[in-house]
Amino acid sequence: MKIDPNSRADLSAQIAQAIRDAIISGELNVDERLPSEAELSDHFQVSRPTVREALKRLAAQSLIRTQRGASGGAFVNRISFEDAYPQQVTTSTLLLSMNAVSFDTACEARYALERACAALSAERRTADQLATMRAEIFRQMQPGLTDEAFCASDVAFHRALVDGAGNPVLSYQLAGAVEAMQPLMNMITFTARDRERIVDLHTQIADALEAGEAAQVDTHLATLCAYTTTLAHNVMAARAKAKN
Amino acid sequence: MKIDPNSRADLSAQIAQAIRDAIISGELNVDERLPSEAELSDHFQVSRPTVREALKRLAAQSLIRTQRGASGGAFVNRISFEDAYPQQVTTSTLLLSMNAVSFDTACEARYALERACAALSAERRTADQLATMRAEIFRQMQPGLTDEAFCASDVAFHRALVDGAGNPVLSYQLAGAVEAMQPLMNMITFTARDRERIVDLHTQIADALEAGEAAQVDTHLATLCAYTTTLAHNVMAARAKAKN
DNA sequence: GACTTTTAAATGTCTGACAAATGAAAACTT
DNA sequence: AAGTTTTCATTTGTCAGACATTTAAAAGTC
Repeated sequence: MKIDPNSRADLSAQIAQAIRDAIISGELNVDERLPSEAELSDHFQVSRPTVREALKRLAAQSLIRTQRGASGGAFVNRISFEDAYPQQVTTSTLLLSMNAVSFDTACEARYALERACAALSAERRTADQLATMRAEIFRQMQPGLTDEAFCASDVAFHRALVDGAGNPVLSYQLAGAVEAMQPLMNMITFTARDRERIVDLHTQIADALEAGEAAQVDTHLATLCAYTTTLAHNVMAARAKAKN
Repeated sequence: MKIDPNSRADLSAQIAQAIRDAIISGELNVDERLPSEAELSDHFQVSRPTVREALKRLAAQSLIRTQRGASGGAFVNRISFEDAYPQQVTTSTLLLSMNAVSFDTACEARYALERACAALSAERRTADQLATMRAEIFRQMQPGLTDEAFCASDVAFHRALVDGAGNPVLSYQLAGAVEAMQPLMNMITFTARDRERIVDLHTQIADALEAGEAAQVDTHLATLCAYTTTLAHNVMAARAKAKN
């Protein structure tokens, strides 16, 4: 692990990168203890605060965890899908909100990815996941539900659909796309009629999943995608009109 | 922005979370300047090194950038897809390598996602993207190519296919899945015959994309997925045999 | 007015210190 | 001897203060 003395980048950034490289290359193994902060500052010839800034950078990415006390220190962390989920969601959400990604683009991506899971989910979804979907559909039928709660339930329904594919890699990748859409979806106000239509499509999707009819799941997802897009367009048009 | 004095978490982690929340909620806007480190340490009643550790955590996630000098400071960063790519790739790669995800699972996820792009790419791919694919196919036909270079070219080919969908959200999500597979793919040794078959399928995919035949693209991708899986199984079986 | 110099503000880095947690060894008790 | 308690060394967490470096704006100079 070495740093370039001629680089103009921050020392803490360089040190973080050096350790990161060591982890990625396998030079440092999972659960292996890093040298203590004092040893690292000695090795890199920098002060302890600088080393600590580097370690905090790595901790922010869940690459290491730290423990106090004797035999404590910084350890290479085994990144779990559970750890990575929230980071993925945060990043995806900010990407959408900060880059003025249109509703259509985000929606298209989300449903394209979801449809990629449809066939696998039709084949493998567990009874439990199906029950979750039915429960969310039931929740969505409650009249008193706020728009936000309706959206949250919608996300939960689709999460269950994605998890039905039984592939943690897919679930991870999809988590960002599905959950990051929620703030955009929250901009839509659903009429009773809209909800009825969505619940109806959700029911058809659940039915097709239960029957193992992949093609039907795909069709209904496509319909849902188109319907959601239309709803969004109507809302935008109404707002533009109200503005004038 | 407040922190909980009763929390047992690190102060720098709490402060980072408080600022992160402010960014996500929109309380702090893109390109807005955060208070100086001195002001933050005063506000949170902690020392400057502690504030700095918090800021480095946020910098590691590309949430802020810092600038030295007068009128410098920490600014809310507009996360671009370019910034987010490498982080996504790093995380995805480590997730696969640290969690003993099977080749089959990773491969299934990758091709399921890629097939989600197929229809869109058949419709929208630019001439430039098609040219990139043809160029990579040509590179893959060179006899002297190492297995690693072959894999790298394979990734470039598939990246062009995904980018062909013209949806930055899809490209971002796929970057992780496709590039993270590379270390796994590098474990495979390709015979001349294997390469011939893969190049053949790539050509058929490019042809179908050029013709706008989405269904054909999908079919060939499915074939490629199955073939890749078979190759991996053969390699594993051969290794298991050599071990005995 | 255009160029140069100075200055002030901000981050980057260092030194040294103390607090708090924690596991292990040492001391003590039964 | 076995178990319990105490002590202690190690390591991270936090703090205070200082100096270095960078940078833009202000002041000065021609």
